Amino acid sequence: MTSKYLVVLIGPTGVGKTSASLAISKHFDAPIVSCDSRQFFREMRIGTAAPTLEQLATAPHHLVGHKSIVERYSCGMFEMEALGVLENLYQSHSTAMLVGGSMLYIDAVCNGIDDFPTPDPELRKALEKQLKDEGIESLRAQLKLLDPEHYDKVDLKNSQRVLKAVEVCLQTGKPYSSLRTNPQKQRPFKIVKVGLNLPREELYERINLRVDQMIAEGLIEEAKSLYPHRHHNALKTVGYREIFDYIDGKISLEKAIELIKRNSRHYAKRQLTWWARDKEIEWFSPDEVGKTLEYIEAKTRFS
RNA sequence: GGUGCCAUAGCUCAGUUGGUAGAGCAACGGACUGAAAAUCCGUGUGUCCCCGGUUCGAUUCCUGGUGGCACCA
Repeated sequence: MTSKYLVVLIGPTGVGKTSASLAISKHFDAPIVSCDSRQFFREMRIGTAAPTLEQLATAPHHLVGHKSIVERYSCGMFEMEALGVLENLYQSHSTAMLVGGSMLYIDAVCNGIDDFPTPDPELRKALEKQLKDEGIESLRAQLKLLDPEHYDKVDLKNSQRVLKAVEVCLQTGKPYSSLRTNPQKQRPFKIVKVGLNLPREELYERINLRVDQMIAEGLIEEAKSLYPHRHHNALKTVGYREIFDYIDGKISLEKAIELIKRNSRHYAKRQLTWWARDKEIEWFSPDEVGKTLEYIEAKTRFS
């Protein structure tokens, strides 16, 4: 049986992954599996810079706009879904692509991720109330009892992490750290990681410009239409939150746009920090399409 | 042209009764296992406009420039 390949195309927000992915997809007859934790939601098109209908028609896409913002979703569910889609695609293709900027989700597909139970909404609510009423100190104390090992490792100032660990302990009856096995799961395909990046200044310019475009395309109207759903996790997102604050009269529109730009820049930086430690990534400029294709060509033919 | 005020971090500005300086925003660095476009942690990055003078020592005081703003012509 011939080898199957997964070309993983990553890069900070706004760098130009979408258009590059179309060229690569076409060249290698490789269908695209999207890995963008916000483009999964069909209601969020403008603010996530989701591929246009025209772009979607250029190459087969999967896992874009396949969820509604009211649905629960997570990187664990994505891992399962993406692997299922890939298995299907490899029936008829030797190469597929994973394209997106969601670091944790990409790693979940490439390396696998531990199995945690789906959060119990009631428990989550109770823990959130505990955090709000009694402060993080209360959750910390609880974690120290339930899982002293993890207590020593976790960022105790990060309430999201502390709460999650307590939640898993309570739900499974086991220490959270005992479920953390860092599984390096075997995959039935070979992975070629390609990163796109630009000098910081240029990247930021592109990000700022793209935000202005989103506004011109109607981001404010889109956000307004989603305002009733703003408590859903999917909408705790750069580009929507700031406009919700504007709608609430907390900030001016000008300020909201400025904040969207800044928060997008910060997000891009966080992505780059995450990938800096991944030595498997070969980096290219988004205008080096030829070079990128050559690299993938070599990797998928000889390795 | 005259008079007055101002010139300090990328930006807006504090400040130093003379001992080379600090806030906000921006920026920069890092962490990361089901909320991840989330969440959290860390960092001042500086010819104090220029040339002289006074002084042990000048970003600070003084002469003179240059640039900006305001008012008067």
